[in-house]
Amino acid sequence: MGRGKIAIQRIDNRTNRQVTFSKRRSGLMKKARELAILCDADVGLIVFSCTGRLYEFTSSSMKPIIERYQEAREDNNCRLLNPISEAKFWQMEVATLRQQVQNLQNNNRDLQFLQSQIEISLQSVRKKKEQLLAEEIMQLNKKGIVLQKENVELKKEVSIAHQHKIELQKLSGESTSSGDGDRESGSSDKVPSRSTAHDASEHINLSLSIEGHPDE
Amino acid sequence: MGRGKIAIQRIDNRTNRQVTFSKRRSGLMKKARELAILCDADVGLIVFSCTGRLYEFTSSSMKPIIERYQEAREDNNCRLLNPISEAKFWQMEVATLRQQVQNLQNNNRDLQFLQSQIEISLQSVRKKKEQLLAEEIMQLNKKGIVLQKENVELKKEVSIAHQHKIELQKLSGESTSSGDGDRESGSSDKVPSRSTAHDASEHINLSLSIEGHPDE
DNA sequence: AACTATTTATAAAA
DNA sequence: TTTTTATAAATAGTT
Repeated sequence: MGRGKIAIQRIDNRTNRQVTFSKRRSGLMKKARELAILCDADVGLIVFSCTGRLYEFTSSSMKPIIERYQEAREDNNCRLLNPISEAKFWQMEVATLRQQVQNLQNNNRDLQFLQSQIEISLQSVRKKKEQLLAEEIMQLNKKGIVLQKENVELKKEVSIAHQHKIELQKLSGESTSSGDGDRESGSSDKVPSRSTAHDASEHINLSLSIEGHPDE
Repeated sequence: MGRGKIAIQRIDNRTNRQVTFSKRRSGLMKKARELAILCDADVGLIVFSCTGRLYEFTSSSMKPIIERYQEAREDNNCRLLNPISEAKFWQMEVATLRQQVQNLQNNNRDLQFLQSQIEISLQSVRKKKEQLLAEEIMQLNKKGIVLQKENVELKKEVSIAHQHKIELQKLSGESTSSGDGDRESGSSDKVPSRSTAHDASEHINLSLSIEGHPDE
């Protein structure tokens, strides 16, 4: 296809060869592209000129095509120990470690979240418990107050009984022994000295101090 | 070049596409070979048909061409340096990431230790608090018992006073109204019906149930 | 790089 | 499929 036919063999003339390379290279690329488009094919074309220059065409991307090629040809076995595969090895190692870092960071985050959750739930449990204890103390204080009231009533009865005795002694006109009277008054004095309303207020203060969480 | 011109776009007709693929593929291969021979170039051509079939042409051997290509294209990303220093770069990256992993693992371990420490100290604080509350309850129970004892003593005094009155009435020889006697006995019956030793034991039971941590 | 005579590739038909 | 054939496209040699 040209002014004359040429034999398919290396072109000796340097300039001529260079020109032909340029022309045929672009023609090849064009045809590669047309094949890919017309026939929905995946094409990869690599050309190194005799001077070492690289020219390439790909319908998609060269890397996947090469990988697909190697997979299809199943010759991706004995590639260890060349200079490129060493770099690849370390690259893989980096990817693995990056994943590990990611996982550990997630783990850390989860642990911290768990910790805060523990503290929150512990606080609610603690509050419930304190409430229950406060109620117990309240109950006990109430019972104390009831008992004190009873004491007060009993004291009244004692003094009423005492009064009765005096009145009866007056009515009988008889003078009773002062020793008996002293014993009675001594016993009645002893009663108010023990439990009074003061004790009840003391208990209430205690239960309040507990509600304030002085220890936590 | 043919009976008619065609637009460069995917051929819809399946058969037509297949035929064109076959023809153009062989044409492309031929031209690739001619370029390699005429111009002393190194050519690699990979073609995957849309059905997944692999066709290839190489002027020499595909593996060296691919390796030469990858070297020339700086592999995938950053090989602006020589292949040895790229390996060194990734090695450094690995060292950095290893350190990061180490740090994160330490952090994790410390966090877990801290968590257990928190739980331990919380438990001791909780025990101390429970002890204090138990003491409070004990104190309240003691006070209740003291009050009950007082009640008992007061009741005794009341009954003694009552007896005194009866004795005095006997001594005076005077017959008192039965109504008075009934009133006194009624008041003395009322006292023991309220607080007894039974209440005290109830309080002790309460404090015991708190020490058993029923809520945690 | 542009031209063009000629070869080559190939679309459509068989 | 492959072959045929009319025609489009590529390109060797020229300028």
